[in-house]
Amino acid sequence: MDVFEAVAEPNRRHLISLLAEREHTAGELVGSLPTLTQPAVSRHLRILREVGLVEVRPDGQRRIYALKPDGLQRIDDWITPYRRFWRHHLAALEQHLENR
Amino acid sequence: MDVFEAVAEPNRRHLISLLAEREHTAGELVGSLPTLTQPAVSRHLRILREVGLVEVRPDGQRRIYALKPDGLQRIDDWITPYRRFWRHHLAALEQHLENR
DNA sequence: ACGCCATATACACTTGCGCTTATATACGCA
DNA sequence: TGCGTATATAAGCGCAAGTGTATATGGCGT
Repeated sequence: MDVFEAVAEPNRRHLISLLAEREHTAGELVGSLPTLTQPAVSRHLRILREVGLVEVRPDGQRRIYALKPDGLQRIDDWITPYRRFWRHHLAALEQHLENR
Repeated sequence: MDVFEAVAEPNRRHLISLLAEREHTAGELVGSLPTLTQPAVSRHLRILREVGLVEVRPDGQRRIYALKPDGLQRIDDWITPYRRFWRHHLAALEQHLENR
């Protein structure tokens, strides 16, 4: 599984958004996804770790998860060359906002 | 299928990169993916069209495919808030843009 | 109209994902 | 040492993705 497939899953994107605010224990993340069971969340966290989107640090019997920049940057590097396709569109929008 | 899943497939990313250079007919794209059959490529193009990454224009018996900005921009919009994790100077820029 | 070319769809098959239930591992505390 | 808590792994299942073969659709030229 690569970083693109990892990010394609909505629950994993939710986990990423939570970890972007601050670190969380696995249990907190399980509580934040009430539709999923604990093993399901644990598996998602495993995948996020394997693709380098997340890192784990043990804290007693808990595991603290934190976002890692590297993985998301790989997606950003991929999308960067295509950014020119809507840059001019955005420029036009800003122009419009400034003129009104 | 949403735009994230669409982009998660390597062959579809390849198609996107080809269409970023210029428009292509379906046949040209089939020729650019020698490991896949014509129906397989046709199906990938269908998916890219359904998620708004690509648009089709008929030209006689051929179909000309072109990249559409909207879909990729949605991915870019999603990744933007996380960009501060690896480029702190960009966070300052975003702050500046928000405040003006 | 007929055959040819370009492209799309139907169908069947395999494979891997995401899920749940059940179980294992491991730490903390009395 | 024994128990409860926190987290991970195992096993099994349903389902959808991706693919190939076969076929349909539809424009083009003669």
